[in-house]
Amino acid sequence: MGTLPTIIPNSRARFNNSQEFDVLPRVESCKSVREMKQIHAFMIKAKANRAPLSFRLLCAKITSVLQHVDLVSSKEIIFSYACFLVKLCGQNYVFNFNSIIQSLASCKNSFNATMGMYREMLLEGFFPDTYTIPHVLKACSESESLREGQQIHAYSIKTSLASNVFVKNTLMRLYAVCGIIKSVEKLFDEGPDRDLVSWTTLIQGYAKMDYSSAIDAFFRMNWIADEMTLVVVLSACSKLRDLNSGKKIHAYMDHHKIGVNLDVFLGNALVDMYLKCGQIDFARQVFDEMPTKNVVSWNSMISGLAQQGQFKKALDMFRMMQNMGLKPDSVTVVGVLNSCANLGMLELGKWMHSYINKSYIKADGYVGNALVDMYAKCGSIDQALEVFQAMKRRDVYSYTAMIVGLAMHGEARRALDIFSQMLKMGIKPDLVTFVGVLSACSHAGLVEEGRRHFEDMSRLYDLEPKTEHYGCMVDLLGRAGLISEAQEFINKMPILPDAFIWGSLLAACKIHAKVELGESAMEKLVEMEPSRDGAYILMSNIYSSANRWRDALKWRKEMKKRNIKKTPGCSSIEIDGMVHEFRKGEKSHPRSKELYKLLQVLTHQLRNYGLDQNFVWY
DNA sequence: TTAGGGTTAG
Repeated sequence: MGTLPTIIPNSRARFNNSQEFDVLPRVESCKSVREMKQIHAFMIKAKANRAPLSFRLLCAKITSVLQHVDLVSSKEIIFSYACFLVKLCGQNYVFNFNSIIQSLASCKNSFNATMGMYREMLLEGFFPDTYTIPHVLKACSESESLREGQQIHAYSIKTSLASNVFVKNTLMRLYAVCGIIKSVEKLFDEGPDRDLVSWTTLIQGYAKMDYSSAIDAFFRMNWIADEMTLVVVLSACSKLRDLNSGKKIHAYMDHHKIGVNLDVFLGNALVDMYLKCGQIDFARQVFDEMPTKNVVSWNSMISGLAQQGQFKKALDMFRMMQNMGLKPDSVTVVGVLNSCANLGMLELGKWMHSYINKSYIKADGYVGNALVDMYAKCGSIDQALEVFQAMKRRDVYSYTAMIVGLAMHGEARRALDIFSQMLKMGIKPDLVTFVGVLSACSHAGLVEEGRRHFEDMSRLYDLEPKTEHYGCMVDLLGRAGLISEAQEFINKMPILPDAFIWGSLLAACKIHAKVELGESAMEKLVEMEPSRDGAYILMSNIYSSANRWRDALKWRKEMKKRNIKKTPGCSSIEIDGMVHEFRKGEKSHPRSKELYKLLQVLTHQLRNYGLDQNFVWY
């Protein structure tokens, strides 16, 4: 038995209304059911137990203890104590039950406890009212317990409680989170007494799947929106990349004098909308105007910039966030790792990895997948495998990141091994997984295996191959020298071949010196992408390889005529946490002398291995 | 005494 807390110096002291508040902090600080009982005994003694405020606080405390107790038996004891209290405290039993049900429903993962208390209420012969039902439905929505929610819905109809606007709105919310939009619409259309919450819930329901309907509903609404409604509709605009509606809503906010300075959620939603719509400067302006920023505001900027391909800016934002002394969370980490992966910043990526370990962020889920991807893209394939293998839970994203990473590193066999592991684990591959699988087959020249996987896509996994997959197959057949088969494959494609497909065929023609077929592929490419430099160079090289110098020159001249410049070869190197980019012909880097020396050494080494001229920097 | 909100992937 531990030491009991001293509740009050003199328990014989008289307890009046003004002193009641002295008890409240003590209720808040007790840590076990024993301490709660002690306080409660004191309250009974002091005749304060009938005060609703104290009772509500006691309910909240019981709830919090319930949430933190691991042992089922202890939970049961506390639960029965809660029931006992409901009956003991005051005479307004329905109110007491409502209070404790509300407290329970407001906690996470409390569905069973909430429903248990609700059942207890019914068993005791008390009738739920328009306060009880919304609390219980809240718990149902949180745990997406549709069946139980539907039972409550049926009960509400039978008892006429369903006509109450609070009941109706929470029912709408239940169906909205369960994705049953028809029921949301039906409830919304039913009653005349819909309010702003009804509209927000309807918009929220649409925003789960049909973003345009969410935006339409917003503009149909005959109430002035508040911050919550605006957040929901702005989020729909972000997902739809609908800048036009997003701007209209921003103007609406200005018109109704709803500013981002009052609500951090609204500011974050606006920043996210502008970023998703590619309006970096507007996003930055809103962000700078926000007087209060939280970790989500910074995360929105970091991940939004990364999504727009502005990886350096994303990392600058991360540095600013650190300078402000804000603690990054798992979402920040994912945005930063994504930027590191795309910039090849292995050192910063490693630093993030050690930060994750130190800050007890779980390296599973999004974070684990981002780590695997970062290591794979930064060339540390073994580290990627290490993280992948240490992950407790792996999903389709984890496996795909690993498969694509291995395929990129030319480790086709290992990529295909991971793929079969994935299937054994019962994880269904998706379209991106197959890009990895097919490119692995292509790099390793595994024609038959590639063909089989391609067929399996639709046959076993109900996945319709996209142009990337057809491109991989053309590449696979082309590299293996099966050029006419590749051509036939293109002719039979059910979708229109794009530049990627013709480019693959052209590349195969280069390897296997097929001039005529190359010419026809080139014709298509010029039609589709007249200003892309790669095809002209490939075609010119095909002619050169066939000693047709005049034709080769013709294509070079064609490039000049069309004012197409060859994209300079680009490489980057990370020194002291900074990425330095070099383009062929560039001499003006601030640390060029120092780096030039380093690059000369690298170039020399590459030449020693007989590597391609493209690796030579100037 | 009650209902509705934002950021993350291959």
